[in-house]
Amino acid sequence: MTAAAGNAPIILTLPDGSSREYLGTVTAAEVAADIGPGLAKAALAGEVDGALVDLDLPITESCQFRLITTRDENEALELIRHDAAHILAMAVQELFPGTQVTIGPVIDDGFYYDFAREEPFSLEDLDKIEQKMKEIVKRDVPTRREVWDRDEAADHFLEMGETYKAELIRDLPAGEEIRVYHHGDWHDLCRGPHLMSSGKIGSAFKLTKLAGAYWRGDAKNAQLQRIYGTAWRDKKELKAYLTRIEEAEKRDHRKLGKEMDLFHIQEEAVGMVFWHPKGWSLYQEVEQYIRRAQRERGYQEVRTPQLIDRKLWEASGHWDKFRENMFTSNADEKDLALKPMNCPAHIEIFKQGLKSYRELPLRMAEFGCCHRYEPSGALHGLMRVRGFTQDDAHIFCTEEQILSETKEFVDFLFSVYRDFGFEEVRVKFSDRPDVRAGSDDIWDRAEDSLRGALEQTGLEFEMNPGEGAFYGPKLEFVLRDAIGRDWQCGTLQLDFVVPGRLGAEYVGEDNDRHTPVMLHRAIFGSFERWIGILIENFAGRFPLWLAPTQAVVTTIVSDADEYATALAEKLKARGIRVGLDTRNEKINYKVREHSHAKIPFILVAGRREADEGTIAVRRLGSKEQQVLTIDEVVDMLTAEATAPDVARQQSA
RNA sequence: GCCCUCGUAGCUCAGUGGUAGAGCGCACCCUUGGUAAGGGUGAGGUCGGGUGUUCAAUUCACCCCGGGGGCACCA
Repeated sequence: MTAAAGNAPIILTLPDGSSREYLGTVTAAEVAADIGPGLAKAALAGEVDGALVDLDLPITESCQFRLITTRDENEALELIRHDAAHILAMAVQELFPGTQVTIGPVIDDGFYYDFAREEPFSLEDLDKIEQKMKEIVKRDVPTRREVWDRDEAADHFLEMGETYKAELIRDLPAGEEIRVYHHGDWHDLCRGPHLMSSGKIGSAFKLTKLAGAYWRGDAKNAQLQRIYGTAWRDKKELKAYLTRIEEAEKRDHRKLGKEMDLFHIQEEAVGMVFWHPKGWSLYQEVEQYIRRAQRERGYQEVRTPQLIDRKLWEASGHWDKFRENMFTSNADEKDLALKPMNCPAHIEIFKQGLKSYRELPLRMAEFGCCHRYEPSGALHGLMRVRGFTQDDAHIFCTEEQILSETKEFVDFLFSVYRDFGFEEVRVKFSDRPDVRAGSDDIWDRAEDSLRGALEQTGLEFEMNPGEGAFYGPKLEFVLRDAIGRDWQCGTLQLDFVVPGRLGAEYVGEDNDRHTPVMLHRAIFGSFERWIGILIENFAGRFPLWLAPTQAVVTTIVSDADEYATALAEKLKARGIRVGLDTRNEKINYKVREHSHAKIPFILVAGRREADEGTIAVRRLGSKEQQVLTIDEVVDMLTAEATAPDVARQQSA
């Protein structure tokens, strides 16, 4: 439509299919007012062909049109948070003149704004800023939008001392309109849209944390001060959010790890885990499960050295591409490195003896203990450590076998995740990174075959550009836990580079020597991280087969001690991890204590049970008791404590 | 690694410029009690490490180590 079409009517098609006609231009606010005064008051913004617009932005062409109110959750939150970020910037500049504003986007659950200021903000400042924001909201400052000339805008912000804003303007795409939003006396460069006044965001917001953040996300740039906040449609939502955060903190694996006596980490071994008996029991259960599963799927388990000569890492390419992350040592005038990965060692095993194509695919697994020098700021409980054990394996195969091996692995991975209770899994495909080994030609082939194999599995996937390993493209498997958080665990990486660099070969059908393709793969990723995820997913209330202590037998009176001891022995003989508590304490006290310890079953013996040959069974999370005979309880516990894979085999 | 923040008993935490306190836990004694805390007594701390200021530092300042929240990193 051209500008001359001023006399042609504009037709707005509403979500219910009805339409409204206007002559000249119209604004979303006017449409709302036309429909009714209630809507005029409730409207936050308009939506024109799927894009949010200011209520007062003139609409000049026919379009699909919708009014946004607080009922439209996603859009309303987006608008409220965006405005909250602006009001935050406004408050900061009122309180701390000379502070530069940069960017302030909406994020999950809230917003942040990055500021440039010499002096750091303190937590007390955060309170002051929040108070000032409330004041600005109360003032209900009206919003005004202006479109500026690019150069004038850049000069203007530069004159104000807002060098970051000026830089942003300079870098905006040529066609982009330069918009400046005024909130009272204050103004900022912004794409919009915004609510019509500061009062519209309501009072359900809160500043949450203070952090450093690099300008444009690059550690080479200046570090800015970021203020995070959360904002919601009403107080009830805000409270629900804060409660949700508290609940997540309660299942923090570091807190539960201490409470449940599973593991600890201390100063003298930063980023490395001391597994306590209970944590190690859990670990062992997980390891034995995956060992059985791998054996079942045709993997051979191996074990390779921790400390390997620099020469091997040079040959594999790690010394060049990965040196910064490797722990090194030195002996016999040789440079040694703790292995950060197992692959070169597995290739060295592959190279022993002449291999035939008939031996492929050869699946070599190792619960390989690796060390990586992670930046101190990256460490996080079990989730990010410097010493960890992978459920690692390398599949040596031909190019033709990539497809079937990929399918087989994906099937394997999903079955394992299901056994641990994870049903929701996403797949990401990562292609060539900037720093890489191997020619573009090889990368083309590797990416094509891995993507092709993935497509054949029928799984949906998203692209993750530039995130591949230095030796090849990879698939990443991301699972969702019980409270909706995503964890990247499994991976499948295709490698056309390293086997060749280390001289791995097999004799083909044609009697020529060929370099095998290698698939690096892991399902848990690392045991440490996997167990951290399990702790948080189950909030420490593990399924019986994983629980470090599966049951405690305890007594009401000491006359039942002998009986309880005999039962505990019997359960132990059947492979149940059972505790015995004959302390001279009241039953209330013991039930409370073992419930807090998240023991799945408390088996209580009093005089009655001892006389009748029964036991009172109390399951964690239930107040009910069930009186069973000894045989019944032994059968029930052994059945429920059976690992899912073993149970499947037994019933087959 | 960078920014902010924290470090006191086994755990959770209070506190002070004059060498420290609670609850839980632990030990011992009394209590034998039927499903989420029975009572009493007692032990336990170089206040993360170092340097400085001070008559005097756990307290104030600076440095280091470690934890937490972010950023960057996650090959």
